[in-house]
Amino acid sequence: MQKTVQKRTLKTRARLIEAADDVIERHGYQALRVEDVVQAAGVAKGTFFAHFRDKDALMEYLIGERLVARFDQVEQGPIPRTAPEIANALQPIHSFMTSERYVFDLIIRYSGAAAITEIGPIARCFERYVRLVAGWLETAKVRKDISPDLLAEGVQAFAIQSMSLKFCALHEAESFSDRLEIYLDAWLTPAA
Amino acid sequence: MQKTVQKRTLKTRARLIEAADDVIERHGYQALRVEDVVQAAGVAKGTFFAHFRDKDALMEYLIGERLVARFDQVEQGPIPRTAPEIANALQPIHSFMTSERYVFDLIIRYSGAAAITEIGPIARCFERYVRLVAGWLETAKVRKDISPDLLAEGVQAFAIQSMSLKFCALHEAESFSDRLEIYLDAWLTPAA
DNA sequence: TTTTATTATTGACCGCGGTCATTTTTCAAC
DNA sequence: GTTGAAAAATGACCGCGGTCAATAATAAAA
Repeated sequence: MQKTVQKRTLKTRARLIEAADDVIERHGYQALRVEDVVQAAGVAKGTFFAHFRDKDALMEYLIGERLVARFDQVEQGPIPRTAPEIANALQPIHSFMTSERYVFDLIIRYSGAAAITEIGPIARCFERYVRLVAGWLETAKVRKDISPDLLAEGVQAFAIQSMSLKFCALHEAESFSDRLEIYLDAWLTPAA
Repeated sequence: MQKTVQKRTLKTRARLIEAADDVIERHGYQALRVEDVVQAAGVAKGTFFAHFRDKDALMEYLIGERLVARFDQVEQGPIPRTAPEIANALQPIHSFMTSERYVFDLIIRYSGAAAITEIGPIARCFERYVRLVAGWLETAKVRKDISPDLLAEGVQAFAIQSMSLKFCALHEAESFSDRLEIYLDAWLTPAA
């Protein structure tokens, strides 16, 4: 029943993550290959999979880590009170999410927790997104006929829509932030 | 410059598609392996890739085909006039999109046209979605302060959000259609 | 019918993610 | 120290998507 973790385990894991970070910094997430990571870390391939279920699990960890950092950053900032301010306040988060097509796809894929059993860091960030925005909306100058939670879920839906369109071959006319602002304005402060 | 297409080309392509359909019917999209398809079609592996850029291209074709059929079906029906009616009218489309996690992921991934150069059937369906809904909204009992096009884009955003949540480990309480109805009501007929 | 250029097919081969029986290392008990 | 059992690391191996130089089939020209 007991499962003592040896000291070298943490060291190996740290080396794998460091190696992966290095590869990504130089070539981006898309280009990461497990074989490169294990070679850079100086371990065998099998070792990698003793530490991460699969390649995606490593990616979820790495991307989740940076995503959390962006949330921390956004939570430090002032509380926005209008639709444009909200769009602007969320910008660091959206900017990272759309920094690479691969990143966006993975985030979307993991946004709803891959498996019932375990909820990963990315899915947790999506919960945090709604909580964060709902908190803002309680005191913001927005419609009050529906709950802040529902409003916040809508903000998330529009943000994802805007981000999707950013990678779209069609619809390249408007910029991402312009589009999001239009959506949020219509959603948060309807005129009729 | 001319590029005459031989007769057997069409035959081979048809055999590949038939074989793929067969595999999918028995085991679902997720389980499709190119090796199985070529074996069932009685051709070499290389032949497959002379007909489809990659596995995803076949999937996009097959899924796009069925998606188009659902759109045709929905366009035959009566024109909905309220938020719940709109949610209900779109149900055949949403139902297919969420029939399998693999299908949903692929549709989302191809919704924004994979490459600038070619816009595939799935991306075209997303355009059609907006056109279809915008057409309905022109005569529907909904807010008139923003354009039907913008409203329709919002409907799409909320539909995707609802579908995502369907595959989500968290948020399993509400059903897909209940959630979509709540969103659309708040989006299309705001009270304040 | 033979020739010839073009188009389609083939299958050995590669890359890379992932597995697992085997070996090596760790660390506590003596 | 020595020993022994659990934990960690290893690397040969597999599955499957995808490539490409070589080959075969086609259809039009001679």
